[in-house]
Amino acid sequence: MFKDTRQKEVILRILKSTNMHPTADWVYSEARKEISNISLGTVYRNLKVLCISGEILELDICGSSSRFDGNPGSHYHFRCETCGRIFDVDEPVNRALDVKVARKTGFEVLYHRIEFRGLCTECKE
Amino acid sequence: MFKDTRQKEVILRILKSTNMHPTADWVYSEARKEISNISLGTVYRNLKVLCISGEILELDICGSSSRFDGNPGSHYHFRCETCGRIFDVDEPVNRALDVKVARKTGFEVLYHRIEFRGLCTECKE
DNA sequence: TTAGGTGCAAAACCTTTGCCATCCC
DNA sequence: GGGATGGCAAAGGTTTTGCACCTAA
Repeated sequence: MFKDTRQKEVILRILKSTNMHPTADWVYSEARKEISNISLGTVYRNLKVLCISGEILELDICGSSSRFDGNPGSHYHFRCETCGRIFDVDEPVNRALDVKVARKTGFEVLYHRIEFRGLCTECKE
Repeated sequence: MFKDTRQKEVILRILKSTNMHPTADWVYSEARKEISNISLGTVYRNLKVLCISGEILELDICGSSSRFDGNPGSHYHFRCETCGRIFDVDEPVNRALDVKVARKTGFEVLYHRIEFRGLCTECKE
């Protein structure tokens, strides 16, 4: 169904090569270094397709714009309230919590996301 | 510093009287029932001020638009992936997690947010 | 009196979409 | 060939902002 194109390959590679959870616009400017006339619409379309196929993750971290994560495995995030950067948190995902909440609410709980907030090493000084 | 106005009072009352975590636009349409010529800009400005003063909470639940919570106390949320509704989850906030992550990362962790995802009672049938 | 708030409308921003050319299978 | 994708630009939706006029303190 989905075809492989140079644009998609470049976008995926850019995303996999960083852990900075970039915005679509940042991906766009990086991609232009390789494909000078790639369009922003194409970046958005491919980011969407890559999310659907599970190769990347769209983060539910509000702020002005969506951010994407080249690492689609389940993990938690930390956001610095001063510089706005987002870091991965190496803490095991607590699946028992989902079960507990499911029991309590009667909902079907598939997964959860955690975002820690505070100040990163650089900003807390 | 912040003044009390009828607009702000109405917006806060609307938000406190529901647990549906509405968007700015929904608050706007409710507010118009009381102040027919209130402007959307005023709603946005007051929502921001109320967040700053801690009387309400802006949720970090992406989707097309921000959502607001009249209950600013720390609590978790559940979002139904089918109908999109957001529910409060009555589960104690785990402050020990913040300490653990702080120790592991070296960051100053102030708090965290959890969003559970799945299907609500109505949608899972 | 006056800093801060309001209404209105325009602007800013991010994201999506329509159209047609192009590419992949 | 034919459906999927790309580039471009225009449209769409949400949020912010400039400005002149009010209003709470």
